[in-house]
This record gives sequence, C-alpha cells and structure tokens, in this order.
Amino acid sequence: MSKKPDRKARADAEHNRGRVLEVACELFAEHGDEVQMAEVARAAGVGVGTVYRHFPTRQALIEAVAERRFAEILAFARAECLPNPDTRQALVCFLSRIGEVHDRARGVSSAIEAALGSTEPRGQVAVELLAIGQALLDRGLADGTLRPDSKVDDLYMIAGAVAAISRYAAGDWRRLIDIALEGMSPRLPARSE
Amino acid sequence: MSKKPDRKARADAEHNRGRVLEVACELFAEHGDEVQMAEVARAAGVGVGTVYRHFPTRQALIEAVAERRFAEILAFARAECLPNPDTRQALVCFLSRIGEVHDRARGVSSAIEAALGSTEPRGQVAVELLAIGQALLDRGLADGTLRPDSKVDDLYMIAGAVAAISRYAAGDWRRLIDIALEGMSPRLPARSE
DNA sequence: ACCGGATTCGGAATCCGGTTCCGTATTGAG
DNA sequence: CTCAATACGGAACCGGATTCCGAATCCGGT
Repeated sequence: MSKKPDRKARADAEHNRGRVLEVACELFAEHGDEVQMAEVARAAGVGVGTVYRHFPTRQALIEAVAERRFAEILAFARAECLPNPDTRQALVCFLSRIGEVHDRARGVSSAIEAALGSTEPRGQVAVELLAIGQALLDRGLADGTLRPDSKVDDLYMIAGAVAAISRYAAGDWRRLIDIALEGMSPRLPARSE
Repeated sequence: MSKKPDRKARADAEHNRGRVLEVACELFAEHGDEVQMAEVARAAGVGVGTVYRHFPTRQALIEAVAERRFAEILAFARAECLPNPDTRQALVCFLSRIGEVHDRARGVSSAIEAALGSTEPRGQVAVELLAIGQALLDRGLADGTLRPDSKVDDLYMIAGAVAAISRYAAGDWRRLIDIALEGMSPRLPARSE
C-alpha cells in the first residue's frame, strides 16, 4: 500500500505518455472535448491501446490535461498575482487568468470547472492553487480589501463561476469578476437604509 | 417557408408527445441526465422510434424538458417575485428559484444553464423570462437597489453562474447570490480610498 | 359503418465511440 | 546475446444513440 512498486517505468513508455498528453492538450485546446480517443492516438502516433495504458479512461486523460492548465494558472499566479501589492488587482489578475485559460481550451473547461467549483480538489497542483487562494484571501482580510466574513470557498466558488460562464460568452467573465469582487468588498461606511 | 403546413397533427400523436415529455421530466429530475432514450420510451409505454419522432435527438428532448423548467421559473417569478415590493428581495427570490430548480433536476442543468448564460435565448418562454429580468432590473435602477451601470446581461450572467455552481455544491449558490447582488448594489457614499 | 391513403408506431438493425484483450515487438538486466 | 518483463497496436467488443421500415392506427370522405 505504502510502497512505490512502480519504480523505473520503461524509458520509452514514459516518453510515450508525455507525447500523448502533449498532443491531447493541443487537440482539446483546439477542438474542445469532442475529440475522440482514436484521434488522440493517431495524432500522437501510437495505438489506442497505448493511450489507454497511460490514461485508463477518457475522463482520466481530460483530467490530466486539466492538471496542466492548473499548473499554468499556478505558475502565473505565483509570478504575476502574488507579487502585486494591490490585493484587489491581484485578485482580478488571478481570476482573469482563469477566464483567459478557459477562453482557449474550451474543451477541458468542464474538468477544470468541476475541480475549481468543489472544495475537495484531488491533484497536488490543485492543492497548491488552493493555498494561493488562501493567501490572497488572508491578505484581503488583513488590508480591508475583502469584507470580514469572506471565505476561501467564496473565492473558489467565484473562480468556478468564471470558468462556467466563460463557456457561454467569451469575455463576459470580466464583468462577473468585477461584480463579485465588488460584492466581496466591505461597505466602507454603515448602510443607511 | 412561412406557412404552417403541419396543421392538425393526428390527435393521439400529440397525446404521445405529451406523455413522453411528461415522463422525461420526471426521469431526468429523478436520475439526472444519465437516463437513456430507451428508458424514457419504456417508461412512457412507447417504442424508441416514437420518442425520436417527437424529439429528433436526445439533446432536443433535454431542451424540451428544460423549456418546462423555464416555464416553472417563469410562473414562479410572476407569482412570487414581481409582486414583492422590495426589489432586492424580489431579485433574491428570483435567483434563488433558479438555484432550487437546479437542486432538483440535476440532469437538465446544462441545458438550462446554457440558455440562461447566453443572451440569445431560443424558446418563447425564455424570451418572457428575459422580459421579467428586464422589469426587475428597471425597478432596481429606479429605486436605487442596483448600481446605475447594471445591465440585464449582468443579471442573466449571474443566473447562469447560479445554475452552474449548483451543479457542484448544492446550496452554495445562496452565497453567490448574496455576493453578486451586493456587487450590483450602488456604493452608498463615494469611495474614499 | 366502411374504405384507403396518410400518419404514427414499435423495435430490430445500424452506427459510433469508448474500452478491453491478446498476440507481437521492444527494452534492458544478466 | 538471451530471456523475462513490459509496452505496443489495433481488431474485437459493448453500450447507447439514432435510423429504418413493415405493421398498426387514425380520419375524412362515402
């Protein structure tokens, strides 16, 4: 259970896996998720059997591709968002990236979306992403960018909403980000009415 | 092209169509969209061919069911939301209904969602629904419940987001409605920072 | 009430795409 | 170089949507 019996997979096998994943990323980004397993196999220059060896299921393949996108977002967040001293801008930047990634890569949307929407992410990368969300949230609470009752779940729910919306009207998610962040801001003075 | 040559469909045919749609509504509501055409046919007491006569495609059947849900929402909106003098409450009530309808009927979510998310709705009912959104929006602008730059599209985008989110975490959409409406409210005084 | 063409029905056959299976080819340690 | 282990390719299999067509049913006219 706790060992790693899968030591040293055969070298070329590993290479093939990479190639399949690579090709799948491109195809999904290009043609959405109507791409079929046989096409991926052909494009990667392997047989379907090989695709299935590395990704036991179509769904698994999609998730692997999604994991890639997460990684992109993660890298971007670290490089561009966290460093931004303006927390609001950092949040906008973070959420916008999610929308942008979806504007390309329509196909993997559902997978990414599902992962973002739930609070129980599977992959390693997703966990790190969650950590970044937490960091931004903490900053926002500390510097008053976010209202005191804000929760990470809120942030990820919004991320999920952005991802979902991007499927129907590319670009509209910018408006959603604006509204949502506005909604998470504290009312500066007390309300009068 | 512009005539209605399909006058007077045979009486029982119309009856069957209704029955199939009826049964499909229940099955989808109960078991989500993994219900298969043959099941619908069996449950309706007809052959698959008959189902396909009335709904040329699985997708078409789903959309027909979705149309039903729209109608429900429409009726509810007219009866419960519009009469509410508090515009904010009326909006909450309206959006909440969308979330609730999705909490049941998981299966048709994607269809409803797509229709809500886009600004180009197909069905008659969807158009009427859009009108209601417009009415609520106008009220909100007039009485200051909504910030002046609010647009119907915003409202429907939020509705779409509610629908989408409800697929992952039942109930969380309440929080989204709160945040979104807060975000669409005018800042009472000018911002200071 | 009865007839005949139009329309609808039922469900077997077909098509499609994901998934499985297994004989063959490749890898790499000894 | 040899052999066991591992990976490969792609034909076969399967489930589920969709199509097809002879049989059954409707309905206006007689």
